[in-house]
Amino acid sequence: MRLGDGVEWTLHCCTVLGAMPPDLAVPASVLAEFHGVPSAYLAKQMQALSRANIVESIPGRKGGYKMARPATDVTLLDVVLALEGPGRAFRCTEIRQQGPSAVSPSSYVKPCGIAAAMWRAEEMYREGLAATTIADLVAELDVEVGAEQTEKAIIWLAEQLGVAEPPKAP
Amino acid sequence: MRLGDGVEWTLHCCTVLGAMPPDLAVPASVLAEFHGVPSAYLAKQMQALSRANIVESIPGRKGGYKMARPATDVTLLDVVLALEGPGRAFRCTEIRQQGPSAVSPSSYVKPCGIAAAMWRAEEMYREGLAATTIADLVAELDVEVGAEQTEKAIIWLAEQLGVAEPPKAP
DNA sequence: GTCCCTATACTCGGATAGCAAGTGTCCGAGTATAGGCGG
DNA sequence: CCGCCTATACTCGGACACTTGCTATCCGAGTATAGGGAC
Repeated sequence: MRLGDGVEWTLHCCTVLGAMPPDLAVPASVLAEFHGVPSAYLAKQMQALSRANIVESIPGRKGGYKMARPATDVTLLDVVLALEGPGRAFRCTEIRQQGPSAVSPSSYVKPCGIAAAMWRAEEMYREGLAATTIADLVAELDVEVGAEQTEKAIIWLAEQLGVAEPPKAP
Repeated sequence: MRLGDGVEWTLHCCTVLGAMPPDLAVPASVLAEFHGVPSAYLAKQMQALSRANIVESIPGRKGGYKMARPATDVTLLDVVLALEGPGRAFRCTEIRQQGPSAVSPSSYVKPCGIAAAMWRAEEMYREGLAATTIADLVAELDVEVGAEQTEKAIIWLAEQLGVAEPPKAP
């Protein structure tokens, strides 16, 4: 059981986008260099978020990615489902219906208790993911890193985007 | 994010072992044929459970696997951790410390908020898994399948093990 | 000076190789049993 | 008849190929911009 690296990358990217002005698009290449990750692969992950209507892609010059919805309306669950797919981690193949001691399929009217218990726990996991939004991550970002880091990041991003004014109000 | 098939298989096997008399060992080959899964691969999964002290392996003739602890003391979490490893699904690679805008590592005293949120949800998942024991699955097994299925399974298993008396009291 | 047109440069998007982990299988080491032999 | 010994057959355990899905990368389609030219 392992989540792909793209989940971590895109969550950091969404945090950056959530801290930006809503109308400013950031190219995937800038996001990749900002986090020190491969540019081409991050682009592929951002496409998945674009398909899920989490971020919006702006083509052409001065284009890039920006949040498609307010950061308060995007949860961690949305991002994870967009990248890992809607399928559940535990898949019931109904092996109780196989083997020599199986009876007619009509006898298995109740769902498999093992699958039910596994899916119940998985639902708790999803509720836990849905409890945190991108906006929460942005708010926490101010306290977890010092002002030095924040200012340095803002300056670097503004420089890359060719924007004179700092994108985030202090 | 996907759990291996071995999780489903071994949980069904543990349910069978939990319904058996505590001193009767069932070979992996019988468990495999009972569930209609590859014998050699199931044996590999059972080895992991043996290493985790969930089941006990009895070598030699008339040997096999039996529960190493009471079924009430084995949770779904124990089985999942034994097979998937103790590592967490989300791995924080601290990419916030990479890239051009990074500052000295000593500035990152607080843990990454993204990783904290992900691990919080994962902890809820583990609590959900720990809430169900093998004994619960055995108890639920009586109601979810009819008496026909249960009796047929008992007869088949007794036949395979060479035991005259039905292993489970009605 | 203003408007329009064209060429440009930059963006995303999907199609394409490489690799690691999970999947599936095999054969060897070890042991409790069953039968035979001796007392 | 009872106890001991040996050969056996069966078990688990770890080492060896194969396949699927994730990782990483590239090039092509599309568009807003910027500059130049005409009016």
